[in-house]
Amino acid sequence: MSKVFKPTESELEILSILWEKENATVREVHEIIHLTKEVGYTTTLKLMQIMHEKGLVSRNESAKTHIYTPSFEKEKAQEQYVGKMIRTLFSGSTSQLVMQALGNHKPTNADLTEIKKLIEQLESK
Amino acid sequence: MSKVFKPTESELEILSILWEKENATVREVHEIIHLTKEVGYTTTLKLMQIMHEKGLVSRNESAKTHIYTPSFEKEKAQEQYVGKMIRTLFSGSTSQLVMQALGNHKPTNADLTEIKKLIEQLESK
DNA sequence: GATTGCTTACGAATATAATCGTAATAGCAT
DNA sequence: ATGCTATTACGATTATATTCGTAAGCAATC
Repeated sequence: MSKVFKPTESELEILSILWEKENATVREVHEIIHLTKEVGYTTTLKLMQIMHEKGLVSRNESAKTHIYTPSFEKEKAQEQYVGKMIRTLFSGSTSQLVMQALGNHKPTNADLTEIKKLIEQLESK
Repeated sequence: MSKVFKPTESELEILSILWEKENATVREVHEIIHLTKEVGYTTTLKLMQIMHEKGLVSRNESAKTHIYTPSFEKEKAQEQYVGKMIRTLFSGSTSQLVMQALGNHKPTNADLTEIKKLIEQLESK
């Protein structure tokens, strides 16, 4: 069975930056976080060091400035969070989650068409 | 602008029980939590007292045994969490969330039909 | 009216997360 | 080589969340 990762709030924020950029230095991550949050550089550094200890990220230490890489796929986190959400907030009903999402955050028509296509595939199974 | 509620993990667990049952005593909540978690009664009590202080729940104190009621709608929490999830884990793409949810947690065909209906309504807007 | 059992209130202890200051060091520029 | 700057390491502090023990009170039962 694959392990359950439980990043904290701040860790998830850092992970989402790393997923976006493939990998990054503390400086790069911090610069982005700092846009929206008043927080010191060493705070970000420490968090990323802890994430490294926990195995949430790996890092390349060959140069002085380390390069951090997320150690699991974004998809895995998505799956985990979506599943948990369906269970705890939607009483296990996927369709309720889907309808709430579509209702409040309408995608483009092209996206809607694609979703319909997926639904038809699912129906025919 | 309406306030952002940020229940903790444990608080969310309690809230979901309260939403399910409309309202409940500490004992009732505890009994359910205790099914899956080894935790003392006073722990649950304390959590619910704190939630009351924070305004996450209200309570009827007219009898000795208090009755707790969630002080906001489940829908509000759903909206908040879904929105946050789309932003942080799906780069703002609702359709990606929807497709991931449908892919991993297939609803019944009846539900799928209903979703299609909603999509068609959205398309025609 | 004593005893028993639930209930609340409350403080304290423990655990976890987040923040930051300081020091050591590597690498570049002079 | 010396000095400057950015980086890491690390410990300490603060904040927040979780857990539980103990005491006090109420209400039903003996």
